[in-house]
Amino acid sequence: MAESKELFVISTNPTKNSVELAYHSIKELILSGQFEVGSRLPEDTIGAQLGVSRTPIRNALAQLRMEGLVNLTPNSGARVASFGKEELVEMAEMRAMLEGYAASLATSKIGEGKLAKLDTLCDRMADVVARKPAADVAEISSVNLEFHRSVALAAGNSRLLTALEPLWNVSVMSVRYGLFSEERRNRSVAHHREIVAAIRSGDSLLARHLMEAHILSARPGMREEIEKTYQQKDE
Amino acid sequence: MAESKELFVISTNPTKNSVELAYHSIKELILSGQFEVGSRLPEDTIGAQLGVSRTPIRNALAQLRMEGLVNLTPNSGARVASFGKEELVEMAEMRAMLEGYAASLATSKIGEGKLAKLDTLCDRMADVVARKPAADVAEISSVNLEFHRSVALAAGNSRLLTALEPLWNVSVMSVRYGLFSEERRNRSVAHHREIVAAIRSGDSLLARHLMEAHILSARPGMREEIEKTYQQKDE
DNA sequence: CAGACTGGGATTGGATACGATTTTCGCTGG
DNA sequence: CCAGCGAAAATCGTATCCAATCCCAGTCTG
Repeated sequence: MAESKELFVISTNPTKNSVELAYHSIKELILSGQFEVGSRLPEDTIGAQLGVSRTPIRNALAQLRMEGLVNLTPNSGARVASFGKEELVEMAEMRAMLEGYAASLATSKIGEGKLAKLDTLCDRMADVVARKPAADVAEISSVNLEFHRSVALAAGNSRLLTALEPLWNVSVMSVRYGLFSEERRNRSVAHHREIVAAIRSGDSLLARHLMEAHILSARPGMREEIEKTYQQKDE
Repeated sequence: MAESKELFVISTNPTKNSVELAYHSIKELILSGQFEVGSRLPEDTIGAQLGVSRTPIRNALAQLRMEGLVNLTPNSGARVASFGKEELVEMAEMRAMLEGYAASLATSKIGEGKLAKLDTLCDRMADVVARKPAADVAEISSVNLEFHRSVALAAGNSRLLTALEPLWNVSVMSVRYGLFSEERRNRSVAHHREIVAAIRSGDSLLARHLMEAHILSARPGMREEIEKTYQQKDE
């Protein structure tokens, strides 16, 4: 320990209050890998680094615990949660169900404005994927997540969002372990376009199954890739 | 304010710490209806009634907000959440998906011990339903919930539990608005028995669809019953 | 008389202080 | 050299204190 590592919080947080700040900052630091899996998260250290007291940190950690990003053992502190590959597969299956449901709900509730937004998100992702030099994994993951989040948002069911949020978080974390082939990335963009088309045409059943297939198709590859660099057991 | 209403917390909480105490107490008070829908939940009042300070109450309320039981508006306080019937139907559909998945997972993971426990839960519920005098709604709801929770537990997927917990809470709250017919209660017990049989026989697909049907079949009746005494709009 | 403004009271938001518990690390004895 | 033990350090749990915000009533003005 005794980390004097600088912490980089890139997001321009809409700092409403300290606990929101702490929540978003810690979440981002975990998701970006600056807090390694299993490492301790002492309240006052983080508080000092973020310039706030322990109180908001504590609340933020409690929130993150409920989202499954940290394990919180009494009187011992918070640690960044880790995940076994079995768990990751099961979470992908949950995502498939819930987001499929979201897609089917979205078909009847979405308006033209949000449809256009989905289109632009597809375009953006296509751009990022087509960019030859690097194809930054974090950027792809980010725009991909935004697409999925937008679909779920269009479903107009807040419970669905709160159920999906933890699953997305973990998916973002685990993406760092498995780089995806270019072919898979292109297929992903194509899937997104098909999903938007199904939603636009009002075909809720098709939208649902396309979304399910899209997410499940990412699962087995994930499984193999992760196996290499990752074996963890939590709790 | 100035409520000197006595609060009855029946559960013998395993009082590990104050925030757990506060969490379980407030949750139970909401679920049992002693805190009415929409009523305010001032931190220090509750803290005084529970014999703890504001700090644990704050944390408990934050937790309950994430579970959707209270709405928490900044600088204004917490109120017991309310639900529109549309929302309730959507939550039932989410439950159907997730618990169906849980049942299918449980088929391959469950052991004889837990199967026996499910049997006894079925028996207990049958007893309560068969008891002529009162057929206490709270008691039925409680043992019913315990059955569903046990199935989800047997799935061995902690994410599933955290996703389902908020849905169960709301279901418990809404059950107070619609008394169920005796015929429906008996059907419910029969469903449970069928589900256990399917799990025991290792038929995961059947278990899944039985569970889905069981939960969805409770949905439309809920819809009619609720309409009478309940119209709310939240946020 | 109606509408906008201001002041007080109540309630939450955040920080700090102190006690309790756990963890760690050095020490002693086998 | 290693295992067991004890004390100190680190960290968490809770209470209390002060500041910021919001709500509502009373008042003033057009």
